Amino acid sequence: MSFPPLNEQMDLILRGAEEIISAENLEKKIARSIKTNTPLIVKEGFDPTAPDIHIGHAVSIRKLKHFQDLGHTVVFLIGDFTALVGDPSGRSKIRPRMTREEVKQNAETYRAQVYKILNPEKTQVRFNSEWLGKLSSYDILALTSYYTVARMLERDDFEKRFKSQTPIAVLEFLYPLLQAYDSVALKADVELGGTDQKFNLLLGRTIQENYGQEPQICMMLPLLVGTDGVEKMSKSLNNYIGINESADEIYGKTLSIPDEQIHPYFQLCTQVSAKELEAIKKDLKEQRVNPRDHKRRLARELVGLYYSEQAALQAEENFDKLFRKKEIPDEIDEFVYESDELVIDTVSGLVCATGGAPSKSAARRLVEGGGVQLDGRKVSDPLEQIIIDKPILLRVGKRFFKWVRTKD
RNA sequence: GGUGGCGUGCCCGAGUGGCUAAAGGGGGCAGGCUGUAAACCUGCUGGCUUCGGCCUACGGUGGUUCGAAUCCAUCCGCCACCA
Repeated sequence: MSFPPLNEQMDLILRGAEEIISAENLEKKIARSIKTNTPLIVKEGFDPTAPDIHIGHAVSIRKLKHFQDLGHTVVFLIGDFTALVGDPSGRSKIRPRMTREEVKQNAETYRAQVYKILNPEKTQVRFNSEWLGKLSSYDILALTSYYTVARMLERDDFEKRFKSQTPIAVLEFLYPLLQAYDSVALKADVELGGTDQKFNLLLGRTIQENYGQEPQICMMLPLLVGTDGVEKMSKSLNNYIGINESADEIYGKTLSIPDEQIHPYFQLCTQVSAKELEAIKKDLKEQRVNPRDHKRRLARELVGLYYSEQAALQAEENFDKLFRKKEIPDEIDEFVYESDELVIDTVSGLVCATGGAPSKSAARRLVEGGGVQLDGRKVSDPLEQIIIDKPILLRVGKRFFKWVRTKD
């Protein structure tokens, strides 16, 4: 096989990258790869703790795809062993340890989702327990001797936690070292990660050199801010847009991001051209158009990327129906009471039973707060008895709809 | 190993014997306005309930007391200084 020319490769690779250590060396590696007709080994590690891949993860996964399209070898590394340690990045707490079963299950869900972006044929999925699990205590001692505590404590996360009197387990010092060893085991040429991974990625270089390998290129991609517009996108903060979510969800969640994030999202999550990006930026800055219009396009782009253009248009239509025209959606799930008798339930019982609230007390509060409607009528008494002799339309909040009926 | 300090709800943080499901703030949820943006306003923010109440909760356990987040003992954890 043959590779595209150097400048073409560099163009694609550099696009959207926040920092590369170093671009010159990357160029050298690629030049050599072309000359010797050998693909580069490009790795990125993923923690199997969060089985929902969101568009924040997708930023770097899409970058992996670029390498893949250029003919390089992409290793999607699942950190099943390192998950037992817990990445201290951005953590204020020691992570709960996971069982092997959980890790395995999560890894499977990961695999299915990541193929929405990567080419399954060309992707190597590896688990780092494969080699880390085989290290002897002697090997680990050797590994720890290559780095100092002082340098470890330079790390922002550790320093902060140390200052704020938050515990740091000795175990956590091992995380960056083990991740670095992954690069050794894979003989990685390039490692990708978010900007918060800089320390870990750099350590890979140091450790590789200690094992007599050429240091990898570290490529940092910008972190995507969540839908709250403040924190980094993450599942635990529930400010994420999952790539496996329904088209309607992706569309709606995108519209809820703050205006300041419109441009970054376009840049990091879509494939609109540099020229268009500039135009969008200018529009927003000069307040020439309602930012909403760009946001709607962004939402369409995202749905289009993970579903189809048609699905995007459909999602937009559904959205308009629901929120602009205040109509009810076309498709509403049913909730069926499993009873042969005539069902009589209280409003709060109904809301809780259908999943509109996590508990009856929570449902009661929602009703009292005016967030619950039955057949379009706002109910205010949580104890009101509802006779379900025909299907009833339940609405909780803006987005939760259910047809409630009894068994036929 | 020694000495001292600390541990409250999702987070921060007040509370030194009853008026405490626990002040205040943040975050979150719901409602209003809107562009499911921002700003702003309002309500809610442990569970169950026959709507009378009941149960669970201030690191764990045990105790004192009519009554404990508050006092005592002990254990666990965190931090600082010393070694």
